Amino acid sequence: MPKRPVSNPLALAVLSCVWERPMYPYEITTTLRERGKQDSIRLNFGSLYAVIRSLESHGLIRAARTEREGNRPERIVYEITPAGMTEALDWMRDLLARPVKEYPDFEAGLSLLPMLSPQVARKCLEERLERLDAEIRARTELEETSALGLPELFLIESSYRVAMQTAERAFVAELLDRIERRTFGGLDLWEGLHEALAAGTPRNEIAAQLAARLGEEGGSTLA
Amino acid sequence: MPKRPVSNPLALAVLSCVWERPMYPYEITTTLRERGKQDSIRLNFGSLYAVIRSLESHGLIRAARTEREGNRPERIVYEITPAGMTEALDWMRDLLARPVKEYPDFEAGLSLLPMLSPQVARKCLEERLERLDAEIRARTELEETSALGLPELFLIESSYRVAMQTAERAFVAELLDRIERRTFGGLDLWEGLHEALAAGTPRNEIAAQLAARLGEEGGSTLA
DNA sequence: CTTCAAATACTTCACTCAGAGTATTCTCCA
DNA sequence: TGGAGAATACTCTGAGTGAAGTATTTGAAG
Repeated sequence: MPKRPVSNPLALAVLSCVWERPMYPYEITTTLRERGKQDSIRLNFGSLYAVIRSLESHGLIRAARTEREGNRPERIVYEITPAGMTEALDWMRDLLARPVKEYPDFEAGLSLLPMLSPQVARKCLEERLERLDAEIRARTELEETSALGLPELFLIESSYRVAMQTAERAFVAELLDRIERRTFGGLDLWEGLHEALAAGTPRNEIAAQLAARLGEEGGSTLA
Repeated sequence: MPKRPVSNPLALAVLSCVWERPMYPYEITTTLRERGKQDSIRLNFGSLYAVIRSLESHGLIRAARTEREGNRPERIVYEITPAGMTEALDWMRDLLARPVKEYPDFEAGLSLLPMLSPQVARKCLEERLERLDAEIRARTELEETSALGLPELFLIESSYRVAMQTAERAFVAELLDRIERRTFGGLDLWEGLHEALAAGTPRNEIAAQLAARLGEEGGSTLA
């Protein structure tokens, strides 16, 4: 996969702005913020100016003119180039058409779940459930009162976020339920592990027991 | 929120390894890979060595001893410190209990959806649907044949991934359906926009029309 | 009329990170 | 026995990234 010349999604947002009309960097920031893009695309000054430099050096945008207002720093107004338009369209198609592997924090946490005792894990998951509920509620209320009044087309990323949060909520709820009803595969082993740990059983003994219960492959799989 | 001394989740994975027993860096890599953690936690050498240096400088791990085998580079074997254990547990609780805002690529793409014409967008979303199906199918087949034979406890992060992919699939399918049946809010506007663009209507005129149809707030909201 | 916060418009810096590159040693097959 | 390739064990580099800092101007309150 031949990587993009500038890989930060913020660059695409910048391209989308200067496609509409030439803008200077700070104007791009405020435009993106007004439109709520900072909820979907990481936006901060450090990255913005780096990205603009990089876009320019790759010929995707170019300085159109400079302005000055009072004693403020000079503004450089950028415009999109034909190469920039091609790149932006191609990038958009890519983002929509190809799922890419991401690394959400929660997945990392789940993958190391055995580190925590079942009791502590349950407490944490219950807390997560509450927080997710609160977020979903806040978001849907906002959409219902429709303080924004925009057509769906301009709010679709927000619907996506809610859909994903709702799915995560369901996943966590089911997981908790399965632990409670003791139908979660490996629960005995998990509890045994932490009982041994609490009892001060030596690490290598625990690892050996675990390996035995897991079957053949030599490696201990504590976490 | 007082940030962690080392923020890369890879650091937590490293802590989980040296908690089990002292290890040297390369051994940590292979252990994590064996256990499939690289599917949930970004793992590469550049980060690994940086993270280990950082963990050491923050007193969360320390060099226990050095080894040498033949003419190979010397290995430094690291062990976890009490501070490291505290940090690891605290971090785990955090990961499980608190949802954090993430910035998936697809959300970025959706937030700039109006850039693409409805026809192109549909094509892309259809492609995504197919790819998602393929991924979900591959993953569930793998789980059914149970080539791994591990209890759920050690595969929970994979179930999570499937749950999220399935939810995304449903979202995309519904979106496509709504576009097809023309019940997607703003579809007329979206089509009109791209017809005007294709007809070569000047950018500022388009922006003005758009602003008019969107109501009061002055900013054009092309993308 | 003054002062103080907020907005404007960036710049700087220390850090992190991903990918590619390097160098040695082991293993296996012919 | 000789050479290809895999495995071992890192090092380097350049490109982000986020947080904080700088300097001016406008607006509102007192």
